[in-house]
Amino acid sequence: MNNTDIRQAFLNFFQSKEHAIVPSAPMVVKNDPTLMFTNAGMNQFKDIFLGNQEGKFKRVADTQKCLRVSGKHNDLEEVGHDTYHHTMFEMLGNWSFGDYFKKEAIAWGWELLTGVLKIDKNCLYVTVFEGDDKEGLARDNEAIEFWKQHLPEERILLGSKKDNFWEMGDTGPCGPCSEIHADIRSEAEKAKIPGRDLVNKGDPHVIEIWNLVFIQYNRMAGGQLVELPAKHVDTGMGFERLCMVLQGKKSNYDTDVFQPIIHVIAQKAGIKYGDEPTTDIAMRVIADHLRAIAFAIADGQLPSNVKAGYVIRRILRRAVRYGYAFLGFREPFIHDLIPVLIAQMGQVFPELVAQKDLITNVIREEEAAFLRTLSTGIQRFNAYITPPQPLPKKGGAGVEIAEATPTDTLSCVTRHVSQVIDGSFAFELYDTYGFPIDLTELMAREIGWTVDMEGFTTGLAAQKNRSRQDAIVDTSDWVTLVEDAGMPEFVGYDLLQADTWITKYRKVVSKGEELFHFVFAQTPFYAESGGQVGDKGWLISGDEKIEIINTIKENELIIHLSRSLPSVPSQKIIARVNREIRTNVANNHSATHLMHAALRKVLGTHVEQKGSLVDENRLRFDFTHFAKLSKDEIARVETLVNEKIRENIQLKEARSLPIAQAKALGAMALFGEKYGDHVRVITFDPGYSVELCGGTHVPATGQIGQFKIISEGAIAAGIRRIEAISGKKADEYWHSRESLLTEISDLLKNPKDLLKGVNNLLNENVDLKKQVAELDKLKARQLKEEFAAQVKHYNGINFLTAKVDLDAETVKNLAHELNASIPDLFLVLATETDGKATLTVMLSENLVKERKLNAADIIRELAKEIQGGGGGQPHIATAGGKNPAGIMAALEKAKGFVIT
RNA sequence: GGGGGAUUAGCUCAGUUGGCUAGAGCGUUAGACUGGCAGUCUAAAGGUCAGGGGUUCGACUCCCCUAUUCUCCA
Repeated sequence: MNNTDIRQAFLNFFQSKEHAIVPSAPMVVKNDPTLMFTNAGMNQFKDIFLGNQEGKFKRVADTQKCLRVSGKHNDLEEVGHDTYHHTMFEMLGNWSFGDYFKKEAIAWGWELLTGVLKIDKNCLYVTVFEGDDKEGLARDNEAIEFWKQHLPEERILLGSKKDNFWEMGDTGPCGPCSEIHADIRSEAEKAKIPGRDLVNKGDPHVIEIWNLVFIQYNRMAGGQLVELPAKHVDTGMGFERLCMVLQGKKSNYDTDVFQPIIHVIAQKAGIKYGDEPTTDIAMRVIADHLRAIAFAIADGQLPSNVKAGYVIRRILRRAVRYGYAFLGFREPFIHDLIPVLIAQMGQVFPELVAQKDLITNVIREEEAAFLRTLSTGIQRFNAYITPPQPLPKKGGAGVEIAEATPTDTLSCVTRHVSQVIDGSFAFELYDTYGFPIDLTELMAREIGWTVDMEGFTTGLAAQKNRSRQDAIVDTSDWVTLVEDAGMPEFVGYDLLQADTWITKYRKVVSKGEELFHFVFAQTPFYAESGGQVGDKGWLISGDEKIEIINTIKENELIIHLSRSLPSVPSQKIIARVNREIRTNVANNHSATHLMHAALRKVLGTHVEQKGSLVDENRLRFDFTHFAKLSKDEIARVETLVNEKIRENIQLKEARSLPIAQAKALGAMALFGEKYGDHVRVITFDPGYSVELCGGTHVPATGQIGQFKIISEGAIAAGIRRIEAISGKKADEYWHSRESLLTEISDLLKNPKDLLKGVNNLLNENVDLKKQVAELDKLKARQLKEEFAAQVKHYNGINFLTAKVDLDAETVKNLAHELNASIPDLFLVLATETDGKATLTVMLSENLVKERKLNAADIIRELAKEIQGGGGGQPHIATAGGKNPAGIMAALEKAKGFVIT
């Protein structure tokens, strides 16, 4: 059976058991502060388990794209070294929401594996929760009884709370679970050690393939468990592992899920898979990571240097690193694997096909960027291991002593003998320059050096500690004022003010700042989402008016942020949104829709939204497009948007439209966005802009006033960013441009043709510059002649002192020019500005060499006369002082250095 | 969100306890050589040293702030 058939068999089986087959949720999670990526099949049903939401179906099954790289399940550094862990994997799952329970879950699980997929019953073991005295939980005898109907008792094993009791978090729904394990060892091995002794012992060939969770308790904040009225089933089966078992392989990577990819990698590297453990690991790492990165990008998560984007970047870099270190790749290579990945998975996951170009370009660009980072690191590494060259003679006495001192020689030798890369240097390479520590080790080993790993680890620990200290957020428990309030109702599409009450609140302390989170029974406040910022406004409780500084979402819960708490939290309140801010935000949001449509009209329908930020000042829009927008294209977009504004198109809002109907209207949906069955559709002219959107909009486009693009640029390969303004901000923009123009025109005495006026000015300027340069030359010649006449000759030295009235830069230039025209020059120039005196001493090179004169020494002596200090180089030095009266004395004193 | 680094000519980058009239390579322009092209040689133009403030006789260099960007951690 190939992998496509296996996946389909699972879905068909549960469909036959009256399950609704739902699509995979995006891998990238939004609106859940505890989670960056989907890490289990149940994530998209979290609100149902938490009781926040009713499920639409009682029975559901799907295959879910999952990514496990951060947080509790952090396998990243292990992936590739073993044969069954992955970053990105598919989780096959079936769910019952208050419908069937243990009996059916167990029976169907067994029927699918042994009846439909024909796995040898004798290879399978199951585990059951053994109970826990501390929790007062009994053994899951129910499950045992059901299992006994399918397999002999000696293959039903008991497991501890750690392995067989599943909890979502510190609080919330939980319950015992039953795992199905498969023993895929050879008959000879099975004869030596019975499989039951290896279950949950880390043997790569006796592995868990399916976990059936029976959710029957709710863990309260105090730690006690309460029986749930509605019991649920939540199962998850690792698709790649199932393929391994069914295809009779010993490694997930030997299945047809990975082999085609590994084959291409091996071909490109010119190394056979199976030749050597290190190169095998590298190929597995690349094959695994390729999938994770490609799916993440398809779901709209681009590599970046923060948060989820940074996790993706790190995965990609790990793949590049392995390819670089073990397979000899020196050029971007991962993006070349996209076609084979698409051939593999494109049919099941059409988002890969649709975004092929973007995925390829983004990966290529990231690879190239990282290879540059590596080459910088290699340079720094080489500079570090190369002993410093002996210093050329500097003229100081210190050098001679150093050359003769045995200790110095010794230290030089020590450095070579010790051959240790300092831990702090290795950490600096890693931390500041992004150079991976394992590459530092590898390169050190190649030249017979070692790395002080202890020092490196110390540095890393200190860094982690700093970050952790900073990120500490102390969240208190919710204080519930109204029990069973359910989800708050959002009324902000129609109202900006509502009479309501606080259902619960809590205190959150972060970095010494104390904030309060409120949940209202109903609220006009829009919570930050879909790129639109959260509403600001006020909570009015009796005589108190408390400022709401932001509104955010946790999953579907709308939370209002404030710096203080009303004195009587339980009384009725008025929730009032700041109207002015909301209006500006709505202007920008509707303008974004108009611009999105305009971009597709002007540039083509390949334009897809990749990110959006809308606040009261501006709008920012990232979209797919492969070239810089020309001035003309920008102008056309602006013109089109402004035309649509003037048409004053009425907003058509459909609050709850079946998604199929919305798509039929041509509504633009985003990859990586999770939509329910019913969606909100925002239309400005059915023939122009139809989008799925939860944000707040203008009643008619005329309110936007006007629209202006402020900047356009690239943010990643194939992604452009536009920033624009609308309404009042656009007014302000044009006003400032106009006043600039008026000022320029005023400066030029309001010429008839301003452009011509500026051109004339520029041409005139060029001519005048030429004339000035000529005059300067002439003046310099005259000045030099003048000074030459004043030169006094002592002992073969041309001695010249003068007080001049010039700025510092000109004095320096004059000194250099005189030096160039008068040989054997000893020059002292003095100036006086703002009650301060400045001296400059210039000596010809040959005077410095032959007569051992030093301008820096001389100037220090002269500076005493003007009560100041200074210094410089042997041939030119400057000094400043606060006593201009001493200038003449200083010039007189200079003679003393020539007449000896 | 926190730490570290970077920002110098159109591009890629040097600039070593603060003092060399800020340099190199590529590119640009002009001239010469060549029958033409490719090219070679010579010369020139091109810099608010990211922006602002401070310390100093003197700041590309040291300190502070801001912006942009890279990188590590959370």
